[in-house]
Amino acid sequence: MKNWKRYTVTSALPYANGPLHIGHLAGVYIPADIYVRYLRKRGKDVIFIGGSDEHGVPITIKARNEGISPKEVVDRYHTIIKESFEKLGISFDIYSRTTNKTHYETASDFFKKLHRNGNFIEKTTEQYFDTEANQFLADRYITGTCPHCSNEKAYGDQCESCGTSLNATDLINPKSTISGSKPVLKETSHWFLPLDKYEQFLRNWILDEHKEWKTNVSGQCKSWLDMGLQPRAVSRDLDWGVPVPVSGAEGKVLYVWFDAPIGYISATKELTKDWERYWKDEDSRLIHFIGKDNIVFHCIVFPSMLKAEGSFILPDNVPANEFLNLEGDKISTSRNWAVWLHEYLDDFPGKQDVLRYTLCANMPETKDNDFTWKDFQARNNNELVAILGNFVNRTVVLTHKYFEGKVPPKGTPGDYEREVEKTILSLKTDIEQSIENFRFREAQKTLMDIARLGNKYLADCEPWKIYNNEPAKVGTVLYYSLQIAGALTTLCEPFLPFTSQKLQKLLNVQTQKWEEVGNISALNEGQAIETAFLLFEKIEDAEIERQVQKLLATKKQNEQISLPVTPAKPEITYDDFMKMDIRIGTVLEAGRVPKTQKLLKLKVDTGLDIRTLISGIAEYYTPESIIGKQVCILANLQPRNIKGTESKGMILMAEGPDGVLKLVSPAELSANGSLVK
RNA sequence: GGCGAGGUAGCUCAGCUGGUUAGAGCGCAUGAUUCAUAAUCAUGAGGUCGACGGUUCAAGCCCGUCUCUCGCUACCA
Repeated sequence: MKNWKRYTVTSALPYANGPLHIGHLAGVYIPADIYVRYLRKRGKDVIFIGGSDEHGVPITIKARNEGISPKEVVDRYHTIIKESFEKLGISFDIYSRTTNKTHYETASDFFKKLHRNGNFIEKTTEQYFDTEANQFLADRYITGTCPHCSNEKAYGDQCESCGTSLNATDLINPKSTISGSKPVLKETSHWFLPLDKYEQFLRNWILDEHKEWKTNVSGQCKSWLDMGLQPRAVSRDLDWGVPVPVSGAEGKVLYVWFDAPIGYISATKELTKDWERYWKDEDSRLIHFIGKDNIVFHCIVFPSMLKAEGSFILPDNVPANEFLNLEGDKISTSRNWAVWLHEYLDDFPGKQDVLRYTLCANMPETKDNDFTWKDFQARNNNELVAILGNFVNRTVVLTHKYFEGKVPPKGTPGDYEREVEKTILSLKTDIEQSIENFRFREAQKTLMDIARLGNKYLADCEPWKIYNNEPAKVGTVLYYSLQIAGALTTLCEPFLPFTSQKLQKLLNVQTQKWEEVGNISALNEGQAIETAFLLFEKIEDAEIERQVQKLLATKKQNEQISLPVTPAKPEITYDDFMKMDIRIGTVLEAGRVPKTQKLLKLKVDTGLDIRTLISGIAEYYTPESIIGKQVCILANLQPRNIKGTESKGMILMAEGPDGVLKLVSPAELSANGSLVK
C-alpha cells in the first residue's frame, strides 16, 4: 500500500441549470464529504474540490427560453447549489465555478498545450448554420422530424420520443430554434481528441493496474474499451463557454466535457498557490467521487486528456456510485420527481444529519437504491433517536442525577470496562477500514455499533439499581459511558457533523484527534457537562404523510398532463394524398429478425402480390399474435434494406403519445388489395 | 441483439482465493427492565442464496442455459 503524502479529492461538478436533489447528495457529495472529513480528522493533507459546471448548450437554451442571459441562469443556480451544500455541511475547501477567470485561463492553457503538442486532430465537417442568426447551431438548437418515429420535435442529438440518439443531419425538415428558419449545411472545422490512440494505455491502466476499482466502474470501462473508442470533438460552434484559444477559431468554444473536468484544476489553483503539488506530484492521491453517468468522462476521457498533457497525475480511484430512486421511481427533474435539497432544508430545519444519515445508509454503492420517506422516518426514529440519541441522553441524565452533572471519578475498572475499551478500539479500526475502502454504509453501521455497545453496557451494569449500595461503581460505569459518548463525538463527525457539534456542546469537550479516540480520556474527571438536550427528535407520522402527499400530488399532476399531441402537419393537396398507395393486406407469416429487439419480418398478401417487409413492432406484437391479421400497408413506399432484408412497404401503425404502437386494421374483413382512401 | 452491473431473510445489505448448522442492521414475536424521546437489553421466528442443468468429496461463490431489474450500445417502422 502506497504511503500517500496528500489527497486531492474531487466531487462531480453539478450542472448549474437546476437545483440539487437527494440523488446528487447520496451519489457523490455525502461519500466524498465523509471521506474528506475522515482524512482531515486523521491529520492528512487533503483538499476537497467542488464547483458548478456552468457551460454547455442546455444552459443557453434555458436562458433563451426565459429571456435572460446564460450568466443569469448560472448565477441563480450556482447560488442555490452552493447554499444547499453549505447548509448540509458538505465541507469543500473551495466551491468554485467554471465561469470565473482562473478557469478560463487554465482551460485555455490546457488546450493550448495539447494543441502545441499535436495531440489534437483537426477535422472539417458540415454542420447546420442559421443564416438569419448568422451562427452555427448546436445539436440542441435544431429540431426536426425524427427519421425513426416521425416525432416532429426531435432534437439534433436525440429524439426524446423514441430515445434514439441522432445526428443533426439525420433530421427531416430541420429547423433552427433560434430564428425558426431552415438551417443550411456549412463547413466548419473542429479539434478532436483521438481517444482511440489512448485505448491501449487505458486498458493497461484501468484493467491491469487498478483491479481494486469497484466492479461497476471497471466493468463500465471495459465495456467502453471493448466497443472501441472514437476521436471526440473538443470544440463547438457556440458563444457560451471558454473560447478556443487559437487563431482562426472565432466563434468556437471548448466543448463542455473538455472544460468541466479542468474545473477541478482551476478550482485548486484558486484555492492554493501550491496547486501543482496536488496535481503533479506522484505522492498525491487523486480521487474522483462521481455518479455512474460520469464514469466514461472520469475514467476514459479526462485521464486521456491528462495523459496527453503529460505533467499531471491520474486518478488513483474513481469510486462511482449508482443511482438513487425515489419511492420506486427514477428521480426526474422534468417530472419534478425529486426531493429538492432546498425544500428539505425548509421542511426539516436542523435535521441535516438525519438526511445525511439516511442517504448514507441507503447509498447506492453497488446498485441502484430506493429512498422512501417511510425508511427515512424509521432510520431517524429507530436508529438515530433510539440508539444514538437515547444512549447519549440516558448517560447525561444519569450523570446529572447521581453526580450533579460532573464527570465522576474513574474508580476501579473491571473486566467489563477493559472489554468495552477494547471493543471501541476495534470498532474504530473497522470504521477506518470501511472508509478507506469506500464502504460508507458499512462504516456508518459500525459507528452505530459503538452506541449500541453503550446501551448494552448501561443495561448490563444497571447503575440505577446499584447506586445505594455501590456509588463508586456507578461512578465508574458513568465514567465509561461518558467516554463512549466522547468517542462518538469524534467518530461521528465525518458522518454527522452537526451532531458532533451538539455533542461537543453537551459534553463540554472538543473533538479528539482520531488517533486518541478510544483511549478513555475524552472527558476529564470532575469536568462539568451540560444539562441534557435531545440530539434527535422523533419524526411523527403526520410529517412523513405530508411529504408523501406532496409526492402523490406531483404524480397526479404528471398523470394529468396529457402527453403532447404531435402538432398538425402542413396542409397538402388531394394529389399529394393520392400519391400514396395504401392497401389492405393479410399477414401470412411473421418471425423475429435475429439480433434485433424491435424488428419483425412479415410476409404479407397485399392483393397485388405477396411481399416481405420489416416492421419495428416486435415490442408490441409477437409473431403468433399478428399472423392472419388484416393490416394497412403503404405499398408504394420506396423499398429499403433493413438488416439484410429488403423491406417493400410499410405497415401503418397508430402511435400513441407514449410511443406505444397499435395496428391499424379494417373494421370488417376486407378483400386483400382494397384501396384505403 | 451485443456489452456491463445486479438479483442472498418483510426491508437495506455482508458473505475473503468454493469447505462444518448462510450472517448483520431495521421490522416482527416473546421475555426482562425502567436511567432514557414507550427508548433499552435478551431470546426467537423467518432464507430450496432468481430458475434449471453441470464440474467437485464439497457451490451462494466455478461452468453452461434461461429469466427479471438497471445502464451503455446497435438495429428500428
